[in-house]
Amino acid sequence: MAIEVKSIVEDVELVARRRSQLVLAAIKLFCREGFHSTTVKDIARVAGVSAGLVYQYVQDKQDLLFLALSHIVETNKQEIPAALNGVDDPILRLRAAVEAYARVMDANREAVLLTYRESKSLTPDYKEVLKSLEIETNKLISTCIERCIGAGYMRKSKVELLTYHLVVVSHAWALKYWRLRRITTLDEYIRVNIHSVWEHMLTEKGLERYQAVMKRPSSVKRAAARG
Amino acid sequence: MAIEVKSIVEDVELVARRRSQLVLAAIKLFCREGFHSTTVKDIARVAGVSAGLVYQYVQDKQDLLFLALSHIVETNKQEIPAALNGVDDPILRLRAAVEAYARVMDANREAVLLTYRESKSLTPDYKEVLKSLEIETNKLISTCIERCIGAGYMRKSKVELLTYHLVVVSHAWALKYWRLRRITTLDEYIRVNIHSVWEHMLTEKGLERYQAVMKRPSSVKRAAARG
DNA sequence: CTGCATTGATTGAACGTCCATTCATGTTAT
DNA sequence: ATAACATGAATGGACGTTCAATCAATGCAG
Repeated sequence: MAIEVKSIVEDVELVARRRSQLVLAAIKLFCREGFHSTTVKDIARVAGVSAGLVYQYVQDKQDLLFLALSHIVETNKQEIPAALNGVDDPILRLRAAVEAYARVMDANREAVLLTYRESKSLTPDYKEVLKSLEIETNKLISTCIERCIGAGYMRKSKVELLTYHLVVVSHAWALKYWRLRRITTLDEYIRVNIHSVWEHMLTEKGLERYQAVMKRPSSVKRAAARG
Repeated sequence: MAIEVKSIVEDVELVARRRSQLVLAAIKLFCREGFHSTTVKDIARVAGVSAGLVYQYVQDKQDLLFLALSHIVETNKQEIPAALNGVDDPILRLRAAVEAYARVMDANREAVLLTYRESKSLTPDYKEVLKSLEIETNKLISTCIERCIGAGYMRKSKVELLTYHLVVVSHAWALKYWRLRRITTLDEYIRVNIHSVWEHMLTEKGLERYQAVMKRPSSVKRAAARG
């Protein structure tokens, strides 16, 4: 995986700081205007630096897109584990994981849209990196599903396929927000469209366990944050 | 809705023919290269006309994008009703509708990707038209769901919400094809990820009816075509 | 402590390319 | 001959990228 964005400046800390400025500006503008309509000068201006400086920290405009998209995916990936802290029961963990995932997607709706819109504009190398990142993030949910199956709470099935089902329905909340917000709320959406997807895979044993364990009300809500 | 793409040439038939050439070329190129990386000259060349001629039939490059995207959505919309011909039972109709929808998305995967990628590049007016078209297409499925509820086969629920669930999971087959094709087939995907979404909304009466009526094997397959 | 030199970061004007759009001109059908 | 259709070279503006010049910080000699 020797895919690294090259920079002329050596100082590691400075590179990190500058890139952070640039990436935050880039995400803001790419979300608003799209990749192609955003100029490098715009990004530089919003980041508070000169146009020329950008090219000390990335090789070209594409690098900025890659840094922006991976920042988004990486951030999402880091939000999930926090929601699982202290949740031991397999079913509750799965529940917490998919709920956290959905809430992170809601908190970053613009960013979700951006990844769907602009991934295509990346070079194949960068695209592969992002795909790997997505698969890794999905593993956070897959693992929860596997534990449910292992405990006999859930019927055996293709775990990654079920995971993708959950993931894309969460994405859809962001992708179709323009319409969904007219007909439902996030809470209802999570209940009706997301939880139902895995709940109906529960075994009888799982269902009993679920109902028992759900009597203690979940404290896992509003655990989403901006990236 | 007085939103019409303007053309200098008057002859209605000629406009239709030329635009058809242009739109087919545009879709091909937009899918391959994206909207911004495709030049008007490219489109003209693939359509077999000169660059200047394009501007006799549309006002600018954006018009081509709008024509391309609406052609895609319009075509999809027309594929579904064909699959419903001669299917009377409400449950079988719904089943046929979602299956047809999914197969049309599969047959036009590139086009689905294109609409998600480039809708943002449209002017607000055009965006609204496309959104209306999407909602109209969804009604084809909504209507089937309503009939199932009306017949007591399906539990009452927010119909448009269920419809969106079915629609976005079908879109997801195209959007995530790069990964899904490694872990499943279209047939399995339809069975596991799409039908399951509405099947578990069936009432007991609906379930009985479903099982009874499914003994005669469905002939609705491979009804998908290119747009 | 001070003046000078070196290094690396930063600037922004300038460059060159690309591309949507136009228009003077050519062609065809009636 | 005229009007409608078609061509493709020319235009003009936009934007990614470069680079000569400037600035700041650090080191070093006297």
